[in-house]
Amino acid sequence: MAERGPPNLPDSRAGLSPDSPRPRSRVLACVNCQQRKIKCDRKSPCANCLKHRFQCVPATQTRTRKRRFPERELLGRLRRYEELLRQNKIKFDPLHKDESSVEDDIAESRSDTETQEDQDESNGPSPYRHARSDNDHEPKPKQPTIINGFREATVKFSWDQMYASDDHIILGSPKSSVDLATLHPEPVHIFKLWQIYLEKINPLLKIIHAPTLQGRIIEAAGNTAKIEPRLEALMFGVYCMSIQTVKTETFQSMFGLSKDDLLARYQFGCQQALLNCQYLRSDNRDCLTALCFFLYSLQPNTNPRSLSSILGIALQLAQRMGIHSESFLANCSVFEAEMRRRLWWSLTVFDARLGELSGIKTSSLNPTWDCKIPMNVNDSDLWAEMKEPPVVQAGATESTFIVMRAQIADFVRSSSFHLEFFNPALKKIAKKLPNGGDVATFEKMMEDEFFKFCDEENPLHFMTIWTGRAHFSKCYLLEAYAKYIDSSTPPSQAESDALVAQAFRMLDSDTKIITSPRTAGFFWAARAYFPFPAYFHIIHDLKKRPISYHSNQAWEVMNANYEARFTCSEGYDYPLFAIFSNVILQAWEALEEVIRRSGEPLAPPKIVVTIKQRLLEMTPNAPTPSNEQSDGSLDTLLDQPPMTMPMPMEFGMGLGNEGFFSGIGGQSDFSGPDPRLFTSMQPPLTSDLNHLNWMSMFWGMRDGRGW
DNA sequence: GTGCTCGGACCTTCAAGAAA
DNA sequence: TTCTTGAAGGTCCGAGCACC
Repeated sequence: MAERGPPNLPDSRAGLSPDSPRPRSRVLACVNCQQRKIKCDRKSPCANCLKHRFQCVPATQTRTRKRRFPERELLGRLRRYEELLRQNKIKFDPLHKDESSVEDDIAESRSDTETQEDQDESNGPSPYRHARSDNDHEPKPKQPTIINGFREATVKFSWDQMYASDDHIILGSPKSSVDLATLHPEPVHIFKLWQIYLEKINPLLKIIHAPTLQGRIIEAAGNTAKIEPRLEALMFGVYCMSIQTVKTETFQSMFGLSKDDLLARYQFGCQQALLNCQYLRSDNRDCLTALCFFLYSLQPNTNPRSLSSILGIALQLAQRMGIHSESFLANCSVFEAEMRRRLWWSLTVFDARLGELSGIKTSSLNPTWDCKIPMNVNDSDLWAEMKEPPVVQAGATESTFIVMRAQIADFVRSSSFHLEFFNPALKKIAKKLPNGGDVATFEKMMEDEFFKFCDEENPLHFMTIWTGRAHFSKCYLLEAYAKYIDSSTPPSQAESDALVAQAFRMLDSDTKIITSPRTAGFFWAARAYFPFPAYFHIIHDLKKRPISYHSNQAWEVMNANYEARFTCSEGYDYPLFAIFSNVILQAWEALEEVIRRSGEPLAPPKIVVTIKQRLLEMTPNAPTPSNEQSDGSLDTLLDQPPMTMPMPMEFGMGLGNEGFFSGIGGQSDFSGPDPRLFTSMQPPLTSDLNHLNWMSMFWGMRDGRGW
């Protein structure tokens, strides 16, 4: 072989004097050149990709260096193999003589097996390895015995034999005529989608271990005909998730097909791959993660109630695997337990969100389980063979966002204001929160111990800080509603002002996230949280006090948020947009009425002008029930009292009952143009919380097609 | 002749242990 | 704390092959 010249690296030692500042990171050969094993000039795009008109995907250093194989693990492995030889009555010269405790050895060998298998998995399957049992990762009993293990395995095996194929009961039958390999994108697009996943999805979910999965994907991309089913399901899941984050207008040029077509193809692929790995009976984390991706990808185009039902199945699968329980997780390897915790928190937070969207009064976000909060560590601190948990970091890490999210969710699931709405009986078993679950105390703790380490210049940290603060504001509002819901004493003026300030902050935080170029990549997540509680609180306050010292600020804050959210929307759901708009217009009319009496001139704020304009544009063509019941004109629409407007059942159901905000900040002392609005919304409160249902729908309103 | 694949030599990086 | 070692990971040359 010819002598190789100096490596063509920008940070090549040859080109650096000892005093030269060390470059921050190596520029790696692009994915395409790496794969083809050819020289890459490391430009973007590189000469090879330019020449062949490939999409040049820069490689990232996400693979972490493996620890050296410690000797004790080698001995452990040897012990295991000796045990296997003994079990099979094969003569050999043992290194480990006479085992004193068979059970100890079995336990150890099981642990070693798990480690080894995890390692195998992290190394990536050579194109196709035997489909391993779905119970690979199943936590083992703490004191396993051969008999117990055998019985368990036998029973499971028997069930599997009796009911060979029943996975079609939810996702339909597998289509044997479809070759899944043909549904995969070109390798270069696989890497592009993976890159998008790493940049835009992974930081906010962290339910896969990127360094591990990257190796597996690179290997699988080379031969899509022979991908192990669970990895295949994961890969399709990654495609589905990544596609959602690409703007429709740029999609065609990037992938050559329409976004909808490609999404449908990959969702179908994911569905088929899930069927291939028997997802309903599988206890495998990859399989559950793929199902989770599949469900996330359905969210923008699926009725939340339908999605919530299917997510219920995923949660049931998760609980069967024991990923919600620390006693189960104690039997997993450190790595596996941590990945399972991340997955569980992701599922519960997703479930809670869908619950809000669909008005379901049960939530998996409750104190009945004890899964710990994910550790604040980087992915490089985790590896499959690790025996000891990593050191949890005090500062910001790659997991900052998911840890923040889990911290808040953990607080909420034990807080009385949350349980009051969802299941007051669970208050008895909720853990005691600092200072009685006071939101302000919790927020201060999070600011001191968490946010102060974040740097707003960093997109993930920016997202963490402002998502966190928006959630705190929502907690303040909920806390107040819980406090005053049965109280005959309304909140004081100061308390009312403080609540309005929280609503402002919630909208401000949301506006920051939506408009900041730093978080543009995270828009897919931000759009799922329309800050309706804030809008509704502000509007209610404006109806009561059309002219107050903060009314100008209220319109400004709403203007800014409305503009941020609706100028970047790809479409509107007409009935829900109409309802939202109507509520805004009612508040405006209240102010208009007061000003008109004083004879002063009044120019409508931009949000009002835009809404009227939009409604006018949408009404003639809108295929909604309103067209069937009215002439569809804007005047007719706006003349209708909001609660007589055609609307989905969920909206109607609480409105004839009780209004969520009744009882807060005084009674019906406002003088809006249409008293029917708030008279229908403000009957006296009772202890019946059904009125929360419709509020929970508003809670979930979001822009875009699904709100 | 051109272009592609991929084995494997060579190079860089960095964890881990030894030495100071 | 610094130095040394050596394994893991990254680069890309060039042999071998297919195709026109």
